[in-house]
Amino acid sequence: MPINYFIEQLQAKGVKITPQRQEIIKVFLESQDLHLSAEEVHGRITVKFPSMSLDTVYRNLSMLQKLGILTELNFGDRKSLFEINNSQHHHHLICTKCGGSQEIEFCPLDFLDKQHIKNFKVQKHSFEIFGICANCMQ
Amino acid sequence: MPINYFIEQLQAKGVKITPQRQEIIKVFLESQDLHLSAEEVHGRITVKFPSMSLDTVYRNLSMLQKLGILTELNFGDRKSLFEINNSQHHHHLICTKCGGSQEIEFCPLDFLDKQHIKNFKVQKHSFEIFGICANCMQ
DNA sequence: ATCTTAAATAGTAATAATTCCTAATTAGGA
DNA sequence: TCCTAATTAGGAATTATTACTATTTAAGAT
Repeated sequence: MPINYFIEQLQAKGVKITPQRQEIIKVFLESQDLHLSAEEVHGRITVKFPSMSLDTVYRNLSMLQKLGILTELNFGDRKSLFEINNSQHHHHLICTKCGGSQEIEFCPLDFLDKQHIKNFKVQKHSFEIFGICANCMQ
Repeated sequence: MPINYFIEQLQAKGVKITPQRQEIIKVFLESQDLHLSAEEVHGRITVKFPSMSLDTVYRNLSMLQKLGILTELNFGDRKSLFEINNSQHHHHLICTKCGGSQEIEFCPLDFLDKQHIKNFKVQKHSFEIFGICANCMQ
C-alpha cells in the first residue's frame, strides 16, 4: 500500500495531516521489522527530525490504532508493539528465548461458535502462541 | 482444591515452603475475584501481615506461574493479572467499558492445525476477546 | 493570500508497574 | 542444634506510558 492510501484514511476521519503523522506512517512502511515499539518509532524518526517528541509518537500510535491503521500487539513484556495493517489478518508465534516472532494465518474467530459471544459486541481480539522457535532448539 | 495440593507441588519442585508463599496461595483460594494483580494480592495480605514485601509478591507470582500453579493474564492495560489453576482451562471475554470479564470454554489450540506449529515447541498461549458486555450495552 | 481557531506538538514532569539491590532472616537438611 | 543456600524486607532504580502547558500549525473561512 502506498502512503497515500493511509493519508486518505486520515483525511476521511477529519484529522490533520501533519508532517509528524506522515513520518510515523513512513517508518512502518519502510521498515522490514514488522513490529515496532513507540521508542523504536521515535528513534528512527529523530535521526532525521530530532525535534519529534516521544509524546507525539505515543499519541499518534494510539490514534492510528483506533482508526484501524495500526494493530497493537502485546507479547508479554509490558510494552506495546505496533504493526501496520497492510497485509492479511494474522497472529503470531513468539519465541520466549530469542524474542523473535513469525506469523501464522490462523484466526480463532473463524472457529468460534457464535454461542460463546452471545450478548457481547466483539471489538477486537488477541491470540498468540509462545514457545521455542526452530533456531533456538538448535 | 485444598491448599495442600499446591503445597505439595512446591515441595516436589524443591522450593521452600515459606509462610509468605502459603499466604499468597491462600489469597487466591479464598478470593471470589478470579483475577488479581500483584498490588491486590499484596494489599490483601498486608491486612494481616503488614511486613509482607511487594517484591516478595512479585517474585512468588512469577515463580508460581512458571510452576504452572498460576496463569498470568494480560488484558491490555499494562499490568498483569493472575488466576489460580483450579478449574478447567478457559479464556476470557473482556469488556472495554467496565473492565469486567467472563470465561469462555473455547480454546483455539483445539482447532489449530499442527501444520502451523511445525518446528515450534509450544509453551503457552494467550487468547482474549475484547468488546462490550451485555450490561454495558444496556 | 491572509486570518482564525481548534487541533496538534515539544519538552518536560509525573505516574504506574515492575525489577533490582543488599543486608538480614529462615527453611530444611546434615 | 548447626549450617547454608534460598528467601525476604525495604527501599532505590528502571521502564513504559500518560499528563501538563505553552507554543505552533493545518486547513477552512474570509
